[in-house]
Amino acid sequence: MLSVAEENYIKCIFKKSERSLAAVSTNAIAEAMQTKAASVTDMLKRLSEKELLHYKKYKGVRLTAAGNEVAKQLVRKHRLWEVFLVEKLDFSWDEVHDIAEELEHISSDELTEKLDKFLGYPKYDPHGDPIPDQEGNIKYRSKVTLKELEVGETGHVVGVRDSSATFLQYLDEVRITLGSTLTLRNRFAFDGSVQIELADGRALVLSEQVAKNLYITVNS
Amino acid sequence: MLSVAEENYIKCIFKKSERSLAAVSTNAIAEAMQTKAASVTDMLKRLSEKELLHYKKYKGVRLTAAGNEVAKQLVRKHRLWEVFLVEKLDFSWDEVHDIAEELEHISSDELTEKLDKFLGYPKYDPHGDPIPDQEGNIKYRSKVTLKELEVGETGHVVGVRDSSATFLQYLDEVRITLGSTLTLRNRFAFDGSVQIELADGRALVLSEQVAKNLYITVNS
DNA sequence: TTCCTAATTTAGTCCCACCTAAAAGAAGTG
DNA sequence: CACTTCTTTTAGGTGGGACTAAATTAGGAA
Ligand SMILES: [Mn+2]
Ligand SMILES: [Mn+2]
Ligand SMILES: [Mn+2]
Ligand SMILES: [Mn+2]
Repeated sequence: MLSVAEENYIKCIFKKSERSLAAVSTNAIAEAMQTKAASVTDMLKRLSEKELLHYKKYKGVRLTAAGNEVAKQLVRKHRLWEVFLVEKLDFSWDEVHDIAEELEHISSDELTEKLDKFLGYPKYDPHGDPIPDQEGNIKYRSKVTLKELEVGETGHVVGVRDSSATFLQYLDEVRITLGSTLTLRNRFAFDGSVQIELADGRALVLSEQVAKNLYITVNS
Repeated sequence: MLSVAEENYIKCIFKKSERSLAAVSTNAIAEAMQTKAASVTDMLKRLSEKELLHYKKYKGVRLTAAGNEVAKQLVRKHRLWEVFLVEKLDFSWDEVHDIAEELEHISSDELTEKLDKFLGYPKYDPHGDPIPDQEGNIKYRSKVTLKELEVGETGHVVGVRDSSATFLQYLDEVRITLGSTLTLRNRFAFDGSVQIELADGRALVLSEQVAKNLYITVNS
């Protein structure tokens, strides 16, 4: 039985090392967890004691297979609850993260599976992130940020890199949603902003900041 | 912001003093919380410090208005989640208590209200207990235990006094559910057991133990 | 009223999860 | 190599929430 704090650390480390295979530094964890490096060292020792991660002083950490398993189940629960909140309870996509941050710690496995069934086995959460299956398998989609697109290429929005409420509310405002189809029309060297055209014909200029945080799958 | 432990104590004290107006003793709390009296004393001092209850050494405790408010919101959340688990996720009524015991601590008020709406504003939980409304009002139903019924009287099942899994599973087994209509046909002095007749004509003998734990509203 | 017993509180520890301050290692620079 | 700077760990401390053992009090029985 892990505490909420232990689970949050595990998930945080998982996110930092997902798709990178490098060890995660103490400072990186401290920053992400909004705590101090000394507290992180403390926790790393405890989690290492429980064989959830490999820890060698000054060398950063990586999760063990067991730690990875724990992390993926947490991500699964987090994303399933987000789907529930948006699809069933009518929350908007910028309101669900903090609530799911609590709900992901409810321990019943049976609950997770029944929730998954109730939701119709969704593959992606409201932010376009893939939901791990019961065994922890995650289907990553190939995607690039809008910033990396070539002028003239067309693709559709499949996710956001930053899911802060302010960014999501901005997207609502300019009516860009998951699934929106867009074509990159122009890139401005001056400030890195880009001009896009949406399927409904609207032309928009988006800042570099926005372009870096929108994930696109190029239509093939 | 209250901790999960603090919330559980508050709810426990509420349940002990609901409908009795007497102060609750340290030992009674210790027994219900499965902990030691010394730990209870500790917690009572903290909760008293937070003005959630009135505490005088050796005199037992009673909740303040604020404490009562907290308790009723917890009961509201607990029972709403139980309805969700049974109605939407297809859990049976004997499986939901422990899960709701965790879910009741999710803090978002907006979540509670949206859940209530999603469920269609239910009045009772799967065990027949009333769900407090948003303001904390609880509609108690007049009810007696089956043991208190007079021979010849007819009523219907509106709740259970004991909602342990074993009792609920027993009721499933003999096909008695909330809403079942029954008539008391006989009472046996030997062991206090009772004979009832159900609406479908079935005659059953129930032990005194069972009769004491079934709540009935007499048909008027 | 005095005694006895059960209930309750106090005292002293423990572990968890955080903190600050200080020490120590890593890694690059002249 | 010696220095500097940044990162990380260690040391020491706090509060929450539990425990056991010992002291105290309330309240009923004699
Ligand atoms: Mn969390
Ligand atoms: Mn998400
Ligand atoms: Mn609880
Ligand atoms: Mn219930």
